[in-house]
Amino acid sequence: MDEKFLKPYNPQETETRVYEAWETSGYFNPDNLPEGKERPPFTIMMPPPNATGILHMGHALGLSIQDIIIRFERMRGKATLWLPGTDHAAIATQSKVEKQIKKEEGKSRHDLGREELLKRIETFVAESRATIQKQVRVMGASCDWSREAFTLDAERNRAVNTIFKRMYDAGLIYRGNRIVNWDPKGQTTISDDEIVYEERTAKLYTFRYAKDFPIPVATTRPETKVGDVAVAVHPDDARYKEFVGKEYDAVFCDVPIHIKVVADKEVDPTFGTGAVGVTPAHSQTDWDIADRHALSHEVIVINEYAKMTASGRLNGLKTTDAREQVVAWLRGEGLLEKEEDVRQNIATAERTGGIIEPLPKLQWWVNVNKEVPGRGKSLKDLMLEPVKGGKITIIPEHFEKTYYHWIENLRDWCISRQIWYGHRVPVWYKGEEIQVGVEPAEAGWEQDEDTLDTWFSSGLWTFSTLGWPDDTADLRRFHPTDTIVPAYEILFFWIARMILMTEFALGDIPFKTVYLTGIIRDTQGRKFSKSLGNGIDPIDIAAKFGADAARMALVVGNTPGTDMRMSEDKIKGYKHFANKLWNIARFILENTEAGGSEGSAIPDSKTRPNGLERYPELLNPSDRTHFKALSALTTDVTRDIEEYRPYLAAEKIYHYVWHELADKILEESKPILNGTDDAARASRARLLLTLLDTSLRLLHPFMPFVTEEIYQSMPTKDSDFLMIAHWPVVE
RNA sequence: GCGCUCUUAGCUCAGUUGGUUAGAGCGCACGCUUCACACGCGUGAGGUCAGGGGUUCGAAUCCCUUAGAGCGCACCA
Repeated sequence: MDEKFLKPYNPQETETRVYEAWETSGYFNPDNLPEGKERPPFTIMMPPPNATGILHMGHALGLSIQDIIIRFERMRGKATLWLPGTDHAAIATQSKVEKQIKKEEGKSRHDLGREELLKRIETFVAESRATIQKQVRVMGASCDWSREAFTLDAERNRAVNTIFKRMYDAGLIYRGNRIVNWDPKGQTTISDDEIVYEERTAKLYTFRYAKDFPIPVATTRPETKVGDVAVAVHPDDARYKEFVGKEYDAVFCDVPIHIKVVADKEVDPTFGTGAVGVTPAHSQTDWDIADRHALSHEVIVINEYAKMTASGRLNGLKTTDAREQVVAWLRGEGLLEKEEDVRQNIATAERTGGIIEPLPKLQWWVNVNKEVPGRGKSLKDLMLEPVKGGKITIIPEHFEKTYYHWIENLRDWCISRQIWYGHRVPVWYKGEEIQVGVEPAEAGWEQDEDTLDTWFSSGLWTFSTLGWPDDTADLRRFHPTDTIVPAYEILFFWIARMILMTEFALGDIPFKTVYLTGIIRDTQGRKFSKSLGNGIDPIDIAAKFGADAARMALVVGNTPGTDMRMSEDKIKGYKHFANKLWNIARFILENTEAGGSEGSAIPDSKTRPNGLERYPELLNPSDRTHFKALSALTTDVTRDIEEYRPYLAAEKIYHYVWHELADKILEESKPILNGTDDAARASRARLLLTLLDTSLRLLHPFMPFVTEEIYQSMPTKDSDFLMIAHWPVVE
């Protein structure tokens, strides 16, 4: 027996060494797997973590699930490709670096200029990516580093430009002046999905524009009223019917305004006074009302810095200060009729926390309702169909309903951003002329200043990573991919966009199965976050307990789509399990050594997994019962992994190894192995070796390090690594 | 407003298509330095499966309902 078994299991020392050996072997790359039988492809694209910092336990969970599936399929003889990468996370990354620079040097992005800022960001991203790559390795992820990708590298840029041009040519991308979600803090537009609503108490003011104005209006944003062009009431509202169609002039807080009364069915007659002051330039719904009644969109009173541009006393004030001014003015004029508290959802930017200011802007959009040429359907339909038709399965199933619900409410997607870090919009202008291209235009043309929403590029992830738009061997072999494992939080951001992009680019699905993980929370049920300081670095956990233990703690009992609280105690429990397995191996190896009292147990092909099935005479009847029991477990575990229940599979093997193999079988083996019945001893020795060998194989996807380390000392070893050893045969 | 989820042992959670005395980890109590392992072994306490109603030979599991918690989307004048 190897002397290493004389000491307790040491995950720190073992894990680094074993990972290096795996990586050196080249087996993470499907092209290097041993030849022999034909290997069907099996592909998972790693959700690229944001290159903004370090991985947290949520990432560790995703990596564990993916690695379990990949290792399982690799052992089953598939050509497994697990392609790793990182996401440039445009807004998140730029705002983080900007913040750093502001803090350390007191400079803004405009002080640095576009080129210098990008240089700084790239340096930061390079470091961040290196950290992430290290963390992914620490977790034991058996991904193919030779194919690693970045959402903002040259190959991905070509894919982005290509699809942009194709969508533009297909009339699905257009430039339009519409209300956008403007983030004054980040100085950029964001999409509807990047908004987070925060509930707050706000004041609802009821007032009149002027003494002789017939209709009182209620608003939470009095400062925008200098931009009003109309008052909208419900068509059936008897109170205001007589005023519909009439027009009034007033001077509101120094600003001359012209108000027309219109009837619109979107107005809720029961809210406030039942009359809405219409501010087309600063509210999406008002913009729509203005559209329906041919009202002007032109009156803009707030700028990109959330400051007032209206003339008079409000000019140059922040919107919040202007609000006070207007209220004071209303009071002074005796126009304020009522003030009350209301609960209100404030739109804030997910990344910067800035309060969204709706503004009209010229932006690039993806039209989700227009028919896609040659498909006879809109992008919306194309996103819906594969899920409804069962070509794509979402796990857990109930998220399919959430997905449908989201798509039904989907509006055009604003894809341009006024930040510098990202894929630059591949459009060039010369005067009135416009040119959309994959390659830069000739001299004399000016490229669009804006960049693209980060999800526009990550939407291409499953095929841009395989060489698209070229017709590569990888693309033909590995696409569509098999499974994707994101957190449920990015179902819309990412999963939906990948389906959209892949349907458009390839007329195909990006993946067959979506396994949504839940969120890992701290012991108090809070999300991990930097501001709370409750983050756990998977590297620290691995150093303390071993990555195997962390993986088990994350996986056991963790059902898809469900949040889970994580404590160090739980991880500690599985560190003990790794040591238990280690000691089981020591016992079995000690007692079955060649040349020992039961030399006839020297392993040959017959004792390898399931070999005993074909040679029943090598086991006595009672040992055969134990053998059969493990076969049943093999069947169970195999089905559980196949059907995406790793949380059950892990628990079953755990239970078997500790409470069946160790507690019962090893205990009852002691008198047999020390006894005088040679035949019984030989039979039991063969049994124990086989049970251990099979247990290691079943457990390997979950706890790859300790199982590999033991396997290297197993007399039943039949390949250079357990990683590529064959999965126990299911009868 | 539309939609989804959760409520099971002190804590965190499983329970796969309804089927024998409802499970795990941690924690707890008592006893063990037993020749694989104290990162351990043995024994044990602890649950009217949120409440009510129904379907069924049989329900933690399916249906209805009440209460509490959470989430998504929309609205938010």
